[in-house]
Amino acid sequence: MLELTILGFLCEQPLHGYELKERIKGLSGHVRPVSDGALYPAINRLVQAGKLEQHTEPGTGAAPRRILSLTDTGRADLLARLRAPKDVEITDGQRFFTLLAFLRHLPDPREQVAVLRRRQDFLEVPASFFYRDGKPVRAENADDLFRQGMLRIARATGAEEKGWLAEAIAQLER
Amino acid sequence: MLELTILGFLCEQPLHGYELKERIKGLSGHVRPVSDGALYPAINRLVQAGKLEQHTEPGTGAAPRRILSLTDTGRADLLARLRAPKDVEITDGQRFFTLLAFLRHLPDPREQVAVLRRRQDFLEVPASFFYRDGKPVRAENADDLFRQGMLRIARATGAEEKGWLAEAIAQLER
DNA sequence: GCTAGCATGTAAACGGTTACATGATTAG
DNA sequence: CTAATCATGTAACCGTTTACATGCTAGC
Repeated sequence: MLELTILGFLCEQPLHGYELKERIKGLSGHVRPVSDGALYPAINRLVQAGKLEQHTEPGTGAAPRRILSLTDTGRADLLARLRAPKDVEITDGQRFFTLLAFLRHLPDPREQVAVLRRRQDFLEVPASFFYRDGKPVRAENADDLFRQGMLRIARATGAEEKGWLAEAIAQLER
Repeated sequence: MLELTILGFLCEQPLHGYELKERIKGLSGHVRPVSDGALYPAINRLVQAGKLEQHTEPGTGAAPRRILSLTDTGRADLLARLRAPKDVEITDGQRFFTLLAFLRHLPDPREQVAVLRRRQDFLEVPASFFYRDGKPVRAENADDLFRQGMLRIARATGAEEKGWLAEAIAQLER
């Protein structure tokens, strides 16, 4: 997922590691900034795999910057990942959001719609925490104040997301 | 986080591993079921640490069940984790929800309120994806349909959560 | 003089997934 | 007879976090 994020940002423009870190921080809204120990090894893996090219430029302050840009291989890889996300990338809200952030890079709107539909299908299964006897528990019936809150928030999120998905798909199909 | 979940469920009643797995699946709503390779080692770590006791009972089907129950040490550990969550457990929605699911086990409502307030404070910082020049980007101004959706959904979730937090705190203080 | 920001990296430890391994019972 | 469900576990791998390490520039 971090690799997808890197490819996604570099698809827009060449960036160096530090700037990439800033963008990632901005993307997830201070919730989970990426650590250097994850970022730099990920960049190196992508360079090794021929998905990124690099050239050095002097930095504003200290160390020289390693400017990274996407190769054709890298771009192809990004598009493949966006076109055919794994199930968990549809299922897991965090990961789906990462996908969404870069879905604009898919050239064909029909491919974009296909991804949105997969999420829509997933949301059809009445999302809920606490299944009892295989059926979702309603907020009113949850055991305590806190679980009621969880259900209430989850439901509001689900409703908004379903609404947006429907609108977005309609718009893309026009 | 998995360990907290195990302790949380066992605080309610003794369970065997398989049943625990079912509960965890129910909790996160089929989004991310826990794998055996994560669950059983986690259980063993907790047993080793003296936080769980076990005794064997015949299973309904195949292998005998290892019924697990919380020791005093285990319960103390659970309460400590709930009372003093790490920053990332407040910040990260997924983790905060796990916390919420078991917050009822904290005996003192004032301690529950303290946790909710920490989340409230975090949500004060206008949550948003895509900071440009240090300021959050508004949904209308987002670069594309998909990022507009992300912002719209994030905002709806934030609003609902803030609303609930305020109500819940008021209720607990009464 | 010191702190914050810029800029890059490595190594150990941790937690989790995936795949492998076994085997019994029940429903189709 | 076969698949799904029940029930437990191990080993290899993978990505991430945390901590460590370096060093320069700009502003207070």
